Amino acid sequence: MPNRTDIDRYHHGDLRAACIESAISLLDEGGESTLSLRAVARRAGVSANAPYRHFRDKNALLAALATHGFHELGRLMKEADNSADPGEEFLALGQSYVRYALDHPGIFRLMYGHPCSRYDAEANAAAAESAQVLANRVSQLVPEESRQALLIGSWALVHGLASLILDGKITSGGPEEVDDLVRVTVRTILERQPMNEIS
Amino acid sequence: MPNRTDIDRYHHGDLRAACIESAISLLDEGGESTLSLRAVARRAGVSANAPYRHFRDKNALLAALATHGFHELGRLMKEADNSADPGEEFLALGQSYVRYALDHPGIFRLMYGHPCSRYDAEANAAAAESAQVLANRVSQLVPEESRQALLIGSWALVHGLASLILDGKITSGGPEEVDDLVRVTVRTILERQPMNEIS
DNA sequence: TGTACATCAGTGAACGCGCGTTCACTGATGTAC
DNA sequence: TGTACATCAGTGAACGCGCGTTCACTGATGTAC
Repeated sequence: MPNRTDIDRYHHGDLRAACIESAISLLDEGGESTLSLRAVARRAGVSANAPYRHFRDKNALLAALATHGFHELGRLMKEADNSADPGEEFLALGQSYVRYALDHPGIFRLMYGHPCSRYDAEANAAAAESAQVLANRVSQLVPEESRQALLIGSWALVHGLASLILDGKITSGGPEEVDDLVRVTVRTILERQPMNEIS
Repeated sequence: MPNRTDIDRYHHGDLRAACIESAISLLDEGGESTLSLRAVARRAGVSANAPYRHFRDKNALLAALATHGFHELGRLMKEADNSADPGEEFLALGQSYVRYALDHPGIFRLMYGHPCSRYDAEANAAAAESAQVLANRVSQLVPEESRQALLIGSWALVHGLASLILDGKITSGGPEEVDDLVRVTVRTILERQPMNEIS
């Protein structure tokens, strides 16, 4: 079995992983429009069609990227949920969601906005798995009857926050400011008096 | 001044508007990837570079599209806000937001997800104007001190809902089901007991 | 009212580019004997 | 342990394509006199 550290060999070793890595860095730098199969190959230091040994076509690479992203997002959310102070789990989870989006705008947009993942079984499974982390947390917070709506609502809330910040519609400073913004927003929306009673 | 109904003339009449119209239908059909300047010209029944008389380059057309979309969205939200039953204004407004996104996925994604609008003065003004409709409504519902967070939160909520449905992460049926989903979600999130008191 | 002319909004051909993908190939690897 | 050979993962050249954009042009329009 070839060694990952041997770089200059004819056989790459793990070109599939290298392609995904290259693609992610391309996405993070310039978004989907700068992500071509040729650019991925170029960055991996390999000929233009070498990736075809590992991906059926461009769409398969994109689906693999989305899958990778959902795994990563799920992992981060689980981690945040586990290490949060008691009672702060949902907030920590939401913060990790938004932080992931801002750290990896290109792949986040791909995961949610690009058709590549819609009919790919693996990508769908990974997406469902990450959503389950949120669902589990919500289940522990609210009674059965309003669970579904609260799950959708809280997901939409953090997803909307992430998207609007990402797209520059809401301005925010550095990572700490983002955490603050999420905290204030989530607290205000989810832990306050009902809107109709205030008005 | 040439007449809009004269189609077969050398001078088109209002090619700028025709380009925007063609671009919108292209976006609604196939998304951003199928939107090329040449396709727009083709659909408008005009030579490939005729649009350059009206748009400096492709990006200028995209910015004009986004501007158009924000005007439309603002108009629909204002309309919904005005004609809603008393006390239902926010809900109606949210429903019109989500409905617009689902009716015009391509242009909605362009408005929010594409860099074309970020540094275009007109597009920014139109975006701010549409956001103001929501801000005005929220201002009437909540006291000064939590206004900012509630504005951001409710915007994120409807925007997240629109995005997740659009991207197929939340499934919904026809237009009525979407209205229902928005109603249940908005009601549950914004008009219920605080989450920390429930758990 | 008629004519000369400037202006404007189109045309059609051409450019260079990067893309996804295919092809025939070749060098490296692993395995059967 | 050595060799023949199948398999595999790369290479490099080539394809056709649609794109954004530029160029020199021309037909239509409006206006000054």
